[in-house]
Amino acid sequence: MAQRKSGHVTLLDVARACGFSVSTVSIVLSEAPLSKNVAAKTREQIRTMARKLGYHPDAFARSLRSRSSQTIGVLAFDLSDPFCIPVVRGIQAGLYAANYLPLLIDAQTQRRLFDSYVQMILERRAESLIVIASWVFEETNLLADLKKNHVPIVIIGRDLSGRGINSVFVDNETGGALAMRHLIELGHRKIAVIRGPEEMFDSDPRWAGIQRAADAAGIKLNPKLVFQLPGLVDPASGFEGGIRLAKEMLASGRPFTAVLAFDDLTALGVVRGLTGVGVRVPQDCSVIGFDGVLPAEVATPAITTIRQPLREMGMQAAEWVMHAIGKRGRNMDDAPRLYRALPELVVRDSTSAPPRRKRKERERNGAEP
Amino acid sequence: MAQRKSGHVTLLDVARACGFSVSTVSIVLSEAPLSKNVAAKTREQIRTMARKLGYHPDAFARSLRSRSSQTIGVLAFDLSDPFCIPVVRGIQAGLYAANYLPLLIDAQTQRRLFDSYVQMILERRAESLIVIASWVFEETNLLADLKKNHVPIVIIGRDLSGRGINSVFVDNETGGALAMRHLIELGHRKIAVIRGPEEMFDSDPRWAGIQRAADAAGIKLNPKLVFQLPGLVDPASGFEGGIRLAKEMLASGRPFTAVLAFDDLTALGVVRGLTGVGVRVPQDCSVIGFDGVLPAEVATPAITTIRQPLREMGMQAAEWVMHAIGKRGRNMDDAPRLYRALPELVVRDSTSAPPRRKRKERERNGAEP
DNA sequence: CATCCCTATTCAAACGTTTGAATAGTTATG
DNA sequence: CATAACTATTCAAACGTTTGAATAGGGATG
Repeated sequence: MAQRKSGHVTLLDVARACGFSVSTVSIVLSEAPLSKNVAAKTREQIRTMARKLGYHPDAFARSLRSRSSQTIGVLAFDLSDPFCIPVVRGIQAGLYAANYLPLLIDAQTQRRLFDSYVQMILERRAESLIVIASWVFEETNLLADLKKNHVPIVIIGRDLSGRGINSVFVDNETGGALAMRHLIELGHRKIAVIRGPEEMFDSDPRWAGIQRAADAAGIKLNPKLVFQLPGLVDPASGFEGGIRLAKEMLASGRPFTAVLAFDDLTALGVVRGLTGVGVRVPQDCSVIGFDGVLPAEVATPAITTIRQPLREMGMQAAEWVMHAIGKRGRNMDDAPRLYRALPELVVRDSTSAPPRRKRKERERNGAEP
Repeated sequence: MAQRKSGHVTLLDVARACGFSVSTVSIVLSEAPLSKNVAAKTREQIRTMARKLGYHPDAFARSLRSRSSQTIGVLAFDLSDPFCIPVVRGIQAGLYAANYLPLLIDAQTQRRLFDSYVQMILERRAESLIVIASWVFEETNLLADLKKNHVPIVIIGRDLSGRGINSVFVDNETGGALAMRHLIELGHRKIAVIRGPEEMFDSDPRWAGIQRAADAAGIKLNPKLVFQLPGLVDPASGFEGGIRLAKEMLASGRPFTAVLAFDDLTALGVVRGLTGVGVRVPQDCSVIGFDGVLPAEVATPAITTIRQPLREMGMQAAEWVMHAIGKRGRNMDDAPRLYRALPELVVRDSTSAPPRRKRKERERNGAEP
């Protein structure tokens, strides 16, 4: 029972303790095909001893020998974005069955960290990489090193299929249209829109969908009522932006009965901004968000939103990487796949029919600073 | 340039490509002490070739040989609890400097998963384990196997120092007292309290603090105004519970001017429940939460709360494990450490002075179903 | 009785690194 | 000129596992 140099119990320890060779012990404990040739009594003996000593196979040695790490790198650009967790859950669910473990890393919106973590993930021989990129993720050396080492990659949250990368993302255009159509169907005509920051790749298609739905209903959006979030890296900055832009809307003096916000946090900011000067949501003004994250659900009034099927997106990505690993090496260079997830309208309490017209505008102007 | 069996570039590849031995290449690339003996020209040559081929050292082989994984297991009982992220950030910050990587795992509130992930973490030879346990974490085989393999452990969110485990947790008693004192100082006397679920270890000390502060001010809490959350495992269940209990409070007919909720999500539920029947927060009734999570911050009105220094708690845990690893093996069994973090009152918009008395009660009764 | 198959177990090589010891070659010291 | 000390590089063993091939003892088949 001499204390081994490393604190860990090894095959050799178990072998010595029960008088068999390392090979036999390995065969039994890893349930290799050969283990059917091992006497039942021996098997039992070995298993018991392993349990008694607290043996756990060394994943390093095992991976080294078998050339498979059973690991998928999952690199989130910002884990504090509520967006990420359901995605991660989906990935985890997809991997668990196959006995793969996600190596989950949070880049904390820092490019420097992002790059150095990609290195680490490569060093740990992840067999594939899933990137969750709600924010910027500009061309980096990423591709080069990953391809050189034959690591398949999937990105969630952005369409990079044009650059040969498998991509999973929500259909932002449909989502934008869904939101706009909902407001129109409630009877709104004067609708303020807050577009996303320029650096965010969801912004443009979402805006396109909004315009499409407005056009289809024969409604002209007043450009003076279209605002734009600044591009800060903090995901909570949408909230601050929403507050500020709500005030700008009111100050502009142009009448509106609804606000279509870029995302849920922005919508919550708008609610705060409007409420602060006595404009009630939804009685005086409707507000709709996008994403379907927790804070929008538990606020009062609950925020009507466009929900992304985040979990499904994660599972899709997991399925792809498992598939890519399955056919190691061979024709990995076929056309990149792309999965455009369908968003869904979730009607809650922050939207309703617009107030009767004249009265509304009078109130609004009265509330102005 | 023959394609190697494993898709990865190895030291041997680099060595062959530039005509030196594996040893030399290793010495240069890992910047071993001996590398000062290697000719500058050789060094440059090797580095260039390594970069060109996209070489990354194999962490498995390296860890196997050097008996150190540079990895700390971080096992979160439920990553979707907003509680976790700042803690994880703190841990990450504490580890990054020492070049350690957290192996972050989400047990998704499932005991089965929890146990099997502990195994995985052991197999991956994490040098230490940090458990983030906002919910139950009852005695498991955990201790046994971890101790057998000499893996130091820290738990965040619960005091288990009694069982010999290093523990980091918030001072719930002080927090509860802080919340109660705030309400009392605003002038509230009739205060409803929602206690946490029995299975949650924060519940009792928080309640003790609440009572202490009430006693100190000579205020008697009406037992009929003390409620208890049921013990579901879903962290969002606090929200549903808050809604339900708010209704019960109103239905009871007993007057109250403030609600001290177990946590932020519960507080948000209470706000929803009160608002639904026309009771305004904070004009008619104040509400205070606990934790300081994002949803409480972005709701309108913003929820007054007791904030836990989550990031600091994570950093403290990281510091301890780095220290424990530093003195490997030797006297690891000294007394378990314990860090009781101090919470902080954050005054926002959901609390204010109580309404004038008689009128309030009349309104309340009028609003009753 | 030589051959073949079956069962139960072990040998030994390999995975990619690191590192103490070894090998040369060069230059300085006694 | 023998020894020492340095520089520049390589050898070879080890980390803990897996696995194809080998061993050895039977029994059945030809």
